[in-house]
Amino acid sequence: MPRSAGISIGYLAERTGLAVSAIRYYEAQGLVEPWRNAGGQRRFHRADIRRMSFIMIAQQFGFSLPEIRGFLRSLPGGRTPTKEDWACISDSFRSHLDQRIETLVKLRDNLDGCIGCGCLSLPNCKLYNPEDRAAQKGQGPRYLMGDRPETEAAAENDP
Amino acid sequence: MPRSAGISIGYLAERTGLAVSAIRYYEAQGLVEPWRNAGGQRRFHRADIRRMSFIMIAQQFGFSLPEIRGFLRSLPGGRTPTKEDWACISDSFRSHLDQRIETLVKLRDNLDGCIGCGCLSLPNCKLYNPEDRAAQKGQGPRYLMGDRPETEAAAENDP
DNA sequence: GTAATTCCTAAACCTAACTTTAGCTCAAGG
DNA sequence: CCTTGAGCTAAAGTTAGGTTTAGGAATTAC
Repeated sequence: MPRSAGISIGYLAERTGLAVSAIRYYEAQGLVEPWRNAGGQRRFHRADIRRMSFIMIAQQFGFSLPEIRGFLRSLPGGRTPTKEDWACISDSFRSHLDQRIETLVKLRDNLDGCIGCGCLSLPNCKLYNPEDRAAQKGQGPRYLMGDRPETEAAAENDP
Repeated sequence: MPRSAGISIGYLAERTGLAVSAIRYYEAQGLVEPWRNAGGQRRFHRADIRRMSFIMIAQQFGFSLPEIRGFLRSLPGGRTPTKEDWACISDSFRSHLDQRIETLVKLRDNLDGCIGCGCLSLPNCKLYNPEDRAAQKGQGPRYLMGDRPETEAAAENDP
């Protein structure tokens, strides 16, 4: 087997722990581009083992396949990615990751200061509109953790 | 409207920003238990506004509905939850959360020390089997980021 | 009292990320 | 040459977390 022959989907699956069907799915999603041999079977680069592994790790971090495809686009097209290529992609990856962690920590701290202290009803609850879940839609005040501030929340003019 | 009459699903939706269909779905998942009025329509406690908000926040933190149901089970059944009840549930919630953040940070640090430095091929890569994605299945060595340690990874006895 | 909302259920549909199935073809071993 | 395992495609199924639709019934507003 000449080294240019590439590896089969089964071998790639075995080496990465992925299911064969998952790899085919990733191809359909544009995450990897095998070529075909004479008989129409997929052949992968050895470097695709690393590529698959990167996909699996990125997924653990909660990135979607389209996002991961974005990361992978920065890899060189024509040649096998070098350590430096991966280090570079890893930078972009890590900054997304830092942001994600920061968001989680911020949310946790708000939790400490909001649910933890029992102030759930406060209209200025920071958990009310964290990051992107805006919506809001007008409609008068809706206090995130519910009810009116401290008015017994009962016999008012409920719409 | 007597205060024991409860609130309608539409009002609950308006106050929380949830879709009516989402609230019905949460009921089906056992996250809230409204009663019915004479005409068969759902009636909710005012405290369910807070309950729904808790669900929304927990989802932002990445918890699944079954997990959230677990958190909510610790709330008292017969009476309206107090600040203390929420503070208590929040403790359990926060410890799960801390663990989740810790995992993410650990993964990020491994990324720094593994992808970042270009050592992707190392057989002792810590990203190989982080937390629960074990599987492994025997089958001989599979190095997470692929390839053999540093043997040019070529003309060996590829199965 | 009637019109407009709101609510009801059941079932179908939706996206993401895959897996399973069915029916065939290709490749490797004896 | 023949069998067996690995691969192929297309389509359907799966889980989570919902939304949409269809066809009624209950409430509310005037």
